[in-house]
Amino acid sequence: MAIQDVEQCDLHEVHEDKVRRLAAEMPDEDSLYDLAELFKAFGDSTRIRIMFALLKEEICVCDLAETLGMTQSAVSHQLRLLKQARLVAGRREGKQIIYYLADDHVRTIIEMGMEHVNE
Amino acid sequence: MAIQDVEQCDLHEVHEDKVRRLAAEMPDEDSLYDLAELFKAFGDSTRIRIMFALLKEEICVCDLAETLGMTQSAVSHQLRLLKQARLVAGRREGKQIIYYLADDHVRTIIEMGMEHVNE
DNA sequence: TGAACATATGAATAAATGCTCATATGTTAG
DNA sequence: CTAACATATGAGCATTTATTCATATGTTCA
Repeated sequence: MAIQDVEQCDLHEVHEDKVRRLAAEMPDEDSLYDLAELFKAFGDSTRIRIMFALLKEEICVCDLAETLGMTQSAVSHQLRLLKQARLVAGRREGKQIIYYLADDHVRTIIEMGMEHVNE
Repeated sequence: MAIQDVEQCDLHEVHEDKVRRLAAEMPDEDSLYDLAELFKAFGDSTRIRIMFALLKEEICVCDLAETLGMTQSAVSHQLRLLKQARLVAGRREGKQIIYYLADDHVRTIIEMGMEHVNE
């Protein structure tokens, strides 16, 4: 029985070839971090609700707060995070700022998620 | 100038038609909560790394820990969350438990995320 | 310019989260 | 059965995070 076939898993006898191969195939830390940060933006129901609303139409902060039944401040804080993740953007129109989705991937990502959840 | 055209947004003069329409179109709270919970699973770089590894091949906990340079306990805790989200599953093989992806959506969701991040 | 409105933001707080450490559970070999 | 191994899990701790409250910034209109 060759060493690499040993079905043992302590720190000295791991399946070394497999581990080395997998470790080599992992994307760089930065990409993985960015990816996790992106999904973090989707990982809160307030932000999901904001993105859902924006999937339908663009809207000002105040109407968004009213739609979601939340304070203007809470919505504004979350919009900032979504903006940092480059998922939404806003343009000023007079006193208001109209927010809209900044990325087509939002729709796809949410749809994939919905499919999983509705299984 | 009709009332619904007023560009004012305080609590008494919101764009009521728009708000009502959007509020009516929102999915139920449970779906939104589940969706956020799903994305929360993707919103951590340890779990992303686990899923990346599992995209390549199934693997036991110990090799996974070695691949990621983490303790067995930390990996095991995260696997539990991924299992609860029905994203991974494990089968026992002797003393080991081999984990694998439980859902095809994982690949799609991660790919969409990567596209967004690499823009 | 000043008042009213719309949004943004800093500080504070409560809750959620990820990891570690110790230990429990479950499996196999002797 | 017992020892060794593989994994799971509870408690504790440090960090992150979502909301609130107060207030600052920026715009419009009179």
